[in-house]
Amino acid sequence: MYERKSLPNLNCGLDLIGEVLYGKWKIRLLWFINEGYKRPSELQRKIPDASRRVLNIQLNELEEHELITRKIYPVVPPKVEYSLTKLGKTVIPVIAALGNWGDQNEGQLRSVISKRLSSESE
Amino acid sequence: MYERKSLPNLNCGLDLIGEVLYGKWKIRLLWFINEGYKRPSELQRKIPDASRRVLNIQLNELEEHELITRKIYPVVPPKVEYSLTKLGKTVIPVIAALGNWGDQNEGQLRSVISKRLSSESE
DNA sequence: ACAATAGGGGAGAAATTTATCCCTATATGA
DNA sequence: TCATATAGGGATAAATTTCTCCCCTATTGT
Repeated sequence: MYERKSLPNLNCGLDLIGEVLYGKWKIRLLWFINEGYKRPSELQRKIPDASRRVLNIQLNELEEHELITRKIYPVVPPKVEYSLTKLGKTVIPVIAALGNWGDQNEGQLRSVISKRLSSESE
Repeated sequence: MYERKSLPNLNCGLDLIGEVLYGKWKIRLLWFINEGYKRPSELQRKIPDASRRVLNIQLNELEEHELITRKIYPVVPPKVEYSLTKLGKTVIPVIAALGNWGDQNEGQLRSVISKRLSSESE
């Protein structure tokens, strides 16, 4: 695991939520776990653009931050299931608010994003 | 400016909001602009941990994504003021939801974050 | 003359995050 | 016997983001 050279700022609520949710795939992981996709392999199939490695790392971090728990079944082949903790469940409505804003403004957002992407190569 | 080598995924609302809000200081910039801190130098004083350079870059991106507008006053020394656009104003309640969640769970969050930070050095 | 203030950009270093590749173990099915 | 599925870690490369340093403009105050 990478060891930080500088400490994060934790002054306000925004800093705190940023510290536990900042990560390319964490929000989606929480979302899909909430939808019932609990096993690592299921989550990897739901998020094919992420490498297996990073999903594991981010799942570990979510667990250390007590947003999810991991249950290991002592069977072969191995079976693991993640669930939201009490704290994790409370963050779902916040994620829903993010997704709703994106959905409601989909047209304009796609427009400005693609405009910026195409002007990048200038 | 950095030129991306891989394109972002823009499948759902979460991807879209991520694309315009992902950046270490963007949420805070929007928040402080909404609170009335409009000039770059004011924003830099409000966010002293960010380098001047990155704030400029992220302000530019927010402008290109049409969340804020820049008004330039033709005076010397130069004066610039940012304001939220119509789209930018609609994202403020979403940011508030993030901050509220962080505030409401401050105790537990500080605990788990510091636990993880201290175990990093093992 | 010189520093301070205001806004901003370029180059390159450093930090951080994500991706790739390889390796572990066991059971089942072809 | 060999591939597949399952979960996951180590080492290292690559991508991406952020930081540091330096430079430019013009005015006001010391």
